[in-house]
Amino acid sequence: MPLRKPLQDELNAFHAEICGALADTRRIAILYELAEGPKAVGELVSALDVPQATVSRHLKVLRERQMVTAQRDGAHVIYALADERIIAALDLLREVMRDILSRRAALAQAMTLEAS
Amino acid sequence: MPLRKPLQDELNAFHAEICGALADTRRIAILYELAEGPKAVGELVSALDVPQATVSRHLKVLRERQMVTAQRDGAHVIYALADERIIAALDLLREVMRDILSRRAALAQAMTLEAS
DNA sequence: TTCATTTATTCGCCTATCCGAATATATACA
DNA sequence: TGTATATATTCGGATAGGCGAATAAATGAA
Repeated sequence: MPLRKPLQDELNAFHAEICGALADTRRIAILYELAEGPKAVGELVSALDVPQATVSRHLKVLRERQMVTAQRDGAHVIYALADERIIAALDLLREVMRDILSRRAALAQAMTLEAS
Repeated sequence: MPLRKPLQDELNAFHAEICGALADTRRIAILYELAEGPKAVGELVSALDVPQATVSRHLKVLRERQMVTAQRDGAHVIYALADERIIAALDLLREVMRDILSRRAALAQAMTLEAS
């Protein structure tokens, strides 16, 4: 039985919010860094070579959507992935991406051949 | 061996583009509609109850990112999912979403009890 | 308390993206 | 050709989201 439409819309809106958190180059990099294990903000900053304020702002986005957890440890704050399935989903999309890229490469190849 | 950083950044940017296509309520609804099978634009319009121009614009975004395919059939254009794994990824994120929502519900519950 | 370190937030500015409305294009058929 | 149907695009305005720079807040140690 399908959901009532307004409810379905609301779920989709939340779903879009989750996806929106993934729709940024730096946040993707952060999530993959955290996939290796919990890290302090400073570690992320040096690993990604991005300004500290920028990393903090992105972490806030991920935190608000509960995709990462934050735990203070003295002067440091340790961030961790809240759910491994986020990485699983990203990996799945990376596979799709790879196929899209190889289709494009094949097309470029065909065009090159045709032109010669 | 890790990828060279600029290359990694470029991959992440593409990855973010793919995720960006998923970061919209209506596009999510469209993708789930197409998960049931190929559909013409008009069918999507009536299924989703969204203006035709809006559906077309969103389809364009999905088409450009090669997440759906379009095939003209007379006056109609039939759209289809380009890759089932897109739905798999969305489903995975929906599971994460469900857990986030239930954590929130539990928190709300706890706050209610404490207040009484 | 004062200073150093680590992290978070705020302020403009700029760009991207969404929408509704209107319009354009493509096809089928008389 | 002319008309109806199906789909796509464009325009202008509103909103969201990104960034750099500056600043604030939290903690630890002298």
